[in-house]
Formats: sequence, C-alpha cells, structure tokens
Amino acid sequence: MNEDQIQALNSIARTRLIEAGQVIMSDQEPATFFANIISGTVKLIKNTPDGRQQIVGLLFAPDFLGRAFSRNNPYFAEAATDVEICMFPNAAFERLVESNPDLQHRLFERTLDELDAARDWMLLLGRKTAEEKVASFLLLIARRQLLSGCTHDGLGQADGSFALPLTRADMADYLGLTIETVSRQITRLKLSGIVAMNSNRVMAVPDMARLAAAAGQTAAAQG
Amino acid sequence: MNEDQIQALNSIARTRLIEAGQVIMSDQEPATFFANIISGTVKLIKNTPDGRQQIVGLLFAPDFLGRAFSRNNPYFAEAATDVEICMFPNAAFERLVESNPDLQHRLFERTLDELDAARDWMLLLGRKTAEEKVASFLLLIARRQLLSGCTHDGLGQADGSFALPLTRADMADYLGLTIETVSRQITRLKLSGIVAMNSNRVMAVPDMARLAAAAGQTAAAQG
DNA sequence: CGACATGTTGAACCTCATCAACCGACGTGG
DNA sequence: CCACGTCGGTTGATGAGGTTCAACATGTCG
Repeated sequence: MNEDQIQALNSIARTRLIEAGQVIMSDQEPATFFANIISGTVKLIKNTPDGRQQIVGLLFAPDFLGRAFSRNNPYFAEAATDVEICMFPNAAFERLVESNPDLQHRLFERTLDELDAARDWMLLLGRKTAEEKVASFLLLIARRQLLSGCTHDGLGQADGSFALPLTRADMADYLGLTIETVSRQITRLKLSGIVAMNSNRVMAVPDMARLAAAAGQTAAAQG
Repeated sequence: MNEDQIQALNSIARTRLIEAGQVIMSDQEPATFFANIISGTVKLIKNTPDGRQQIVGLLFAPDFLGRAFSRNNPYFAEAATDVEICMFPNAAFERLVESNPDLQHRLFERTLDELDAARDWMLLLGRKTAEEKVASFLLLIARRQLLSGCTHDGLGQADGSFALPLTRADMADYLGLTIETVSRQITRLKLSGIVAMNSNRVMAVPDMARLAAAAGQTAAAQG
C-alpha cells in the first residue's frame, strides 16, 4: 500500500487488544467493522445445529478479518491467542475501498489466496489420514513461524523452535479429528523423531523435509 | 451487467463445447483464458502426489471459471457433464476488468461466494457423517436444479425430478468418501423414502424438509 | 491445598474403507 | 446376432482407522 492509502486507513482506524478465547465476530449479528490483524491468531469457526464444530480458517498478521461489502458474516471469529487488531468501521472502510481501486484489487487477491487455502484444506479434510492431517498442520505452522519473522510471543525463535498457536482441541476442530487422535498422532511424530516438543505448546522440527513427507507432500510442493 | 459490458465481453468471446470427462484446465500449465459456463457442470479437482483425489468445487451456469489475474491455476478443471463455455483470452479479459470497476466488483463478490461455499464444504468434510454428506449433496443439487430454472438436459423437470450431474465416483470425490459408501447411503435414503430414483441418475425429492434434516441442517438454514 | 483446564494414555466399539463378486447397459467385432 | 469387454452401479464380508468413554497426569490460579 502507498502512503496515501495508509494515511487514509489510519485516520479511521482504532486498535484493540483481545484476550484468547474471546469472540470477535458472531455469525448471528451482522459485522459492523473490518479489521487488520496486528499480532496473534484468529479462528474462523462454523457450527452444526447439534454442536459439532469446524475451524474453516486461521488468520495471522497481517491478514484481514471481516467482510468487504457487508453482507452478513456466516462464521464466528474467535481469538485463538491474545490478539491485537486494527479496526475500521464498515461504512468508512467501504467508502475508502470504493474510491480506491488499487486497494480493492489487493483485497481481491487476498480473497483468492484464502480461497486457495480453503480448497487445500478440503483436500486434507476429505482425503488425508490422521497422521497426515496433524503433520500438515504442524508443517503449516512451522513454515509460518520460522519464515515470516519472529513469533512475537517470546517463545522459541533462537533455537528454531516455536509456539503452537492452537490448543489440542482447536487443532482437532481444524483437522476434523478428536482431541485424543491429535494427541496420539503428535506422540507418534515425537517418537519417530520428526518433531520434538519442549513443552505442550513449543515445538521444533529438525528436518522439514521429513515433516513434509509425513504430511503427504512431495518435499517442495504446496502449503 | 449492463449493455456495454455485455457488448465488450461478447466482442472478445468464443464459445466452445466440451464433452463430459475432458480436461478444461490443468494445474500444470498456466491458465490462458477465463470463461463463463453456459450450460453443464464443471469439477474443480485437487490431487495428492499418490493419486488420491478431492473435488474442491463444482461450477454451474452461469459461474465463472478461471483465475482473474493470471497467477497459475492450482487445480484441474474437468467437465462433469457435457459443457458449453464462453471463453475469453486472459489478457483481453484482464484489460476489460481493469477498466471496469463494476465488473471487478462483481467478480469479487462471486469469489466471496465461492469462499463461503468452500468453507461450508469444509464443515461437511470434517464433521458430517456419510449419510449427512450424501444427503447434503443431494439437497444441494435438488435446490439448484429445481429453483434455478430447468435442467437443460431434457430429463426430469415436469414431475419435479431432476438429473444428477455427477457419477457415484465423482460424488465420492466431492464428499470425501468411497464409491461404495455413497451407493449404500443413497440406497438407505431410498429405503427410508427421503428420495426416489427413477434411474441411477434421475432423482425426485418428495419432501425437501426431510432431506434437509437428513443433511444435518435445521429446515431453513444454509446450503 | 483444591479446583479447573489442558493434555495423555488405554480399552472397547463403530463407522467407513477395502476387497470381491455381481448386475445391467452399451458398444464392438467376429 | 451374440459373445465379449468395459463402464457405472450395487451388494456383501471383513478389517482397520478413528471415535468414544474413562482414567490419569500436569500446570495454573484462587
């Protein structure tokens, strides 16, 4: 984004801190704002009427949260970790986007990326085994945390280890598994030496290629 | 779309007929065109290195097919039925979109809809039972075929029955199941009277609410 | 310390995948 | 014309991968 755009955005922005576990947007009420994630991890959640739950997306900094043109939002957004977001009132943001084709273009590309990510995940949910699912998730986080700078949470970094932003329960909801299965598969990956865990939430990956193989991908390929 | 837009589109368009089973776009080669589906059903497919397959999207008329701004296309597009499409060379189409914010806006909204659909399907893949999956698919098709006009294929219509655009194998790949499981679940739905089948590919739904219930949705709700 | 949340491990069960046989429709060629 | 292969679909028997239920461990906070 150029200077003008950033200026314009800042002039209507308001930052906010949200604790882990808090609901940011409900699927019941229409969204009133658009936001940019500064730090932390946000879960997008869908529920069945009888209470089953599926995480349909994870958002990290600097992802966007919210619906561009205010139809109502079909999922819950919940903070997985403590989250810092930068909020824009919906109406003001939309005006800005309307008058700024470049910004709209950026939003469009971000949305296409999200669509790709969602479809990758459909392959995982529909066709991968429990071990591949868990390995895929750990690989996703490992790449994210190690490549895109530090973790911002004071854990890991130096020795190449990093923090998992989700609890076992959240992982299960993201992978279409149960808590127990996630736990067992992590144990298996530890035993086989593919990952090492300093604690329940801090992990290290000695050999990314092995993890990628366990995730059912040929070394180089996709996310 | 307004008259000018349609004019502009038509001037660069070329229609084409594609037989069921033919590949329209490969994930290997970069996409060279953008297209509009006139009739028929297109599958978007993802594969694992070892040959497992997942359908990550279905496209019907009048959906768009292709990537707006020519990054390479990460999936296969294959004709599920005979398909009629209207093709635009990528470069020309992009120029048109660039100069036409309204059209871009439309594309954006379509993409958001696809994202919602993908995430709905993630819930299905991750958390629904085989019976719910099959019922959900049949419900999706039933609503689509019965609401949005006729079926264009000469089957069904009059008596409220309609054709299934997918084989059992395709349904399995769409639902994250095996052919056998799909077949058995359809049999179960027939036995319980929730659906009736005139032949393997032609179906009728006496009571949509019952089908919706079998799909694990409360009567009114989502797709 | 006790209460509660998060995570691990074990045993039993069940859903769905796998393997296999079979059916009907269709097209081809002897 | 009918044998033959193929393709899409159905049905059955069996078994494995994951769920479920339950107990236990660990960590944190009052």
